[in-house]
Amino acid sequence: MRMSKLVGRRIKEDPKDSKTISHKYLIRGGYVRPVSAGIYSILPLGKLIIDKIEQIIREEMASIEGQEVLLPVVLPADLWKESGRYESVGAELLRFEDRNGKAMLLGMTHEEAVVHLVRSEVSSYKQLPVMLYQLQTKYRDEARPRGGLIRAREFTMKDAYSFHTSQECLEEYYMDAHAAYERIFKRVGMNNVVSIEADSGMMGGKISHEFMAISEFGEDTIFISPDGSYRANREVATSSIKFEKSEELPLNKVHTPGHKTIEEVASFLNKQPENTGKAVFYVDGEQNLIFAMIRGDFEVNESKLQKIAIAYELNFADDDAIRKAGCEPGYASPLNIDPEKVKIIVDRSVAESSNLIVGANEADYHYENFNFDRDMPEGVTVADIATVRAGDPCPLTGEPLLMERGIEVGNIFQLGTKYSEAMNCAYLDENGKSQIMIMGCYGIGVGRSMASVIEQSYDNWGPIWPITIAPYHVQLCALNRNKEGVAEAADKLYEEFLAEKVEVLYDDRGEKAGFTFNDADLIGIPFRVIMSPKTLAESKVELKRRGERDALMVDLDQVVPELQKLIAEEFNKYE
RNA sequence: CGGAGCGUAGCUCAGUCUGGUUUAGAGCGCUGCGUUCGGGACGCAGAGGUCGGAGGUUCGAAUCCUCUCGCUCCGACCA
Repeated sequence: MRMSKLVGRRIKEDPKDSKTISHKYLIRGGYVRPVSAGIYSILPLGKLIIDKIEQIIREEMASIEGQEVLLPVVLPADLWKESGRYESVGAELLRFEDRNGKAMLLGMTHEEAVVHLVRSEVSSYKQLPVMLYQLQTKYRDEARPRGGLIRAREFTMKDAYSFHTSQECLEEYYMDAHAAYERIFKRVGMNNVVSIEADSGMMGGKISHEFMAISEFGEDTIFISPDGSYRANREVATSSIKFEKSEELPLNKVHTPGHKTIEEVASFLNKQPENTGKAVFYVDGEQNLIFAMIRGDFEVNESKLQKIAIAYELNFADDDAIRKAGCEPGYASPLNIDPEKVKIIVDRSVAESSNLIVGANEADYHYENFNFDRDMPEGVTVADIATVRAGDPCPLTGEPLLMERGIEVGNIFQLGTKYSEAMNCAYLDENGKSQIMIMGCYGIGVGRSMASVIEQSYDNWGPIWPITIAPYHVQLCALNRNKEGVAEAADKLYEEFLAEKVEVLYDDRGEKAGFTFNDADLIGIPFRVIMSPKTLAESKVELKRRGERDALMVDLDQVVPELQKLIAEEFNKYE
């Protein structure tokens, strides 16, 4: 490709308001352009990278016997009503009507569509297991897109769905898919991706893993043990923290005028936050009040609480709702509370500690020496609803947990029969008996992966693309092309590259050296060949790697074979 | 969906508070000519704008008021 014709200009200044490295460089390098909030056009350089990522994914899906399909983007609402998700998924599902007034939607994930296909095409155990996947545009009407391609509304996703006759078969395949994912991220050039235990959210099912590209701009918080054996999303992470009981002291009501927060009460009574119990009120989707009780030095983990409370939705309760249940905001207490009116869930940090300071359910009063076993009314649930903190002991090793940020680039789920049962996706077994299929699903964000590679591979001048997904392998720069036969020699070398099928981007614009090099850095191609009157006088060219300052002088007639060798070596690093 | 900010040339922005020397500007980018030529050169000449949109106030609105649309950031949410 000749750069004089390449669409997608490089931009000298950072786009305003962009925070993440990948967002800046994807815009500045001419890879993508914003069209609307969270909606992007992919330009030629970006498309080449995307295609290469997709090709790697296709090869690895083939290695686990995936069959590529293409399901519709626009789906009838009826299909999603079958699974129940038309109602259960929120506003991020874009719903609309067609000209006949029929309810339609834009697919944000394709369990329903693939089940629709499989239930009519697959009817025998002999056809199972089977996996179908696609690379397709998804649309999610995100409340707040951010970070360029890291959270877009329209994006390309590889989504795969497997169907099995048994849980064992699913689990075995799940491990194969997990291994394929590790190969994909390695080959794509993300050098720091970890798979972690995750919450399955709206997808349903029990076991799921997220593949996290470690990055300071990641939206998720994850906890990892120092030896790497334990890795979990904050939403589900647990710790083996121990609580100590001491001799129970008598309950004592104290006057605490105006002191509502944990910090205020603790310092007023000369105690630490860990000597207090904190009450947090939530309402679920049906406006039922939930009273969560946790030790003052912990935060409630809403993902855990949501699961334990079996609530579709959780919001902080307002003061009116709290008063209606007979509680005093700021001084709420597990004592004197009616378990009939409120669902009480107590974290084990409270149940296993002694002599805590808790509210008295009366303005300006607290109790000292609350002891769960002695003082708590009947009918409460004790569970782990705490958010793990950096340094808390790992549940496996007991070592202090490390906290990292990560970008979720992939996600795999053991779905079970959630969709196949609701949508009657069945097959006949050996005995001619109808059985429900067991499903798994496996996603990768393609554009997000491209952005994540930049987050892990860049310098002050631009991205440094791994050879496996670089838009081209070689950039040929001709300096002073109007002098001493440079243009002719560079054109000739370019033709040689093309003839030898070397992927080359040819800067034939005749710009000044600085301009040329800065553009080349923003394009981030792994190898750079520089030709100028100086090098041509010796029948040589300069050969440089992106990100390195030192150049190698190579004879003009040796450039092509030398580069072919270097490119092959470079590819080997990613196998 | 809450909070904050911003919409003026392709991009980054000044001008808005205090309406009138502004005939709407600068830098970068773009076109032409010339000089330069190894890490974003320079001169000259150009093209490019309904100042996000609608309504209002006024002799006069990019500037003041009302409504509206869009974008960004923080939070909530998020397979």
